[in-house]
Amino acid sequence: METDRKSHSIKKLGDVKCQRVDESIVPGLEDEATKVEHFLSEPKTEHVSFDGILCFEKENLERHLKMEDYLCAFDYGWKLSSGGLDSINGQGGDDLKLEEVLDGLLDEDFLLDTEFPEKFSEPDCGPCEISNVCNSSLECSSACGISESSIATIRESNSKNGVLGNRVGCDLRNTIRSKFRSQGPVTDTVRPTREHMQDLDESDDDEKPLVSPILSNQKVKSSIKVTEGDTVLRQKRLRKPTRRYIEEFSRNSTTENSKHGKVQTQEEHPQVPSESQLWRGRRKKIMPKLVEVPLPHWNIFLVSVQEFESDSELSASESEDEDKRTKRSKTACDRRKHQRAWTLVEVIKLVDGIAQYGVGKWTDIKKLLFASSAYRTPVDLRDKWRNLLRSSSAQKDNRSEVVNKPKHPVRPLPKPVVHRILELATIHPYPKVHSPKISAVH
DNA sequence: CTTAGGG
DNA sequence: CCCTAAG
Repeated sequence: METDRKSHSIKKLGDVKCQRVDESIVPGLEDEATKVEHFLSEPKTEHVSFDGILCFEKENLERHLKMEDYLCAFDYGWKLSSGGLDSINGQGGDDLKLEEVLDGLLDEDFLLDTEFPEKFSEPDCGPCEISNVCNSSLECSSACGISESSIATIRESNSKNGVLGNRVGCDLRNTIRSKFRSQGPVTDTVRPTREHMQDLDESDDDEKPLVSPILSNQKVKSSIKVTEGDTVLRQKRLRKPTRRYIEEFSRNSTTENSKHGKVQTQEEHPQVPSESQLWRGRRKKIMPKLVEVPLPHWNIFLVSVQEFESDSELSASESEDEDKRTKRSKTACDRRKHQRAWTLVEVIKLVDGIAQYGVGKWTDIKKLLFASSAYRTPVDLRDKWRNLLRSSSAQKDNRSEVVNKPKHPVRPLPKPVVHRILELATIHPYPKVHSPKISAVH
């Protein structure tokens, strides 16, 4: 009995990304949920209670790692052999989409896997398994099967294991978790039905993120079901506007009035725009789509403010459905800006871009390689590069000197990537970042 | 507006 | 990531 379920689960975990969750595997869900939870959070003592599961945990982890390893290699090799990212971007459409999805897939793996970095360099993945994993992953990638099943699993895990949920790390996890908590005990029989899936797919279409649509969907659903707790939660998640914006805003609305060095009345300022508006305003500056004419700063600002006003009108209106919808999509777009973990693919893309265009051509790289990802401003790219340099050089140091990596479970980058980074670093020295460089100033 | 640099 | 100063 028990063993049956276990083996079933084992088998399933390997295929979880490629299968639609249906009735036949529901029995295994409980175990699996535990496992997923296990992946999501770092190993904890609580898991001892599931000692039966722990037995084959390693096995699964290895498998997991193998796939990841392969995917990295695959992605990397693929890009190289396809003539760099140029071709990818040039063709747009399919390739890009595939890349995005892959990106997402990697993202998950990247995030989920927290340790065992040494696995990376081990070439222990057998070809048969590889090709299997590869094919299925890719297939289901194009069919967006990843997000579906992953989401479904995560959902389940959350409704059952909500107890574990004070682990920080991924926005997605936190939000979903909290949402589920707010929905109360196990009474909700939320199961990944077709509707959910389609819903997710839809929102996945327009902006292709793996995270935000989930969040937004959760939000919508819970706001329908729960009316009280939701508002609280949502407000909790909203980020306060920055000082600058508030200042600008008050300057605009009150016609030159205040000079608060620090405006701390933000909390009750009725007109204080939420984070979403802030971001929209920001985005306008960065990638003006509607406004092509160069505008003075304050003018741009007025635009965003106006948008905000119309938005508030909307929320004031009674058609809650539509309001929620528009709001949802917009906030979903904007919210994700806040923190988005860099995926391996993105890193590689960035490195490639730098190799092509050189360090400092951030806008070029952004336009050409990150055109599809509205987040990732040129500044972000630069920041990331800065961090990459730092981390890669640090990694190099650690490799050569101290072999004990007891404290930092930080996922090191795949070898080839680090290599390229280091190469690029020596070619185009990023000003002021390279610390390990010996000051050869005599 | 874009980059660099600091927080 | 965010913010600001400087070309």
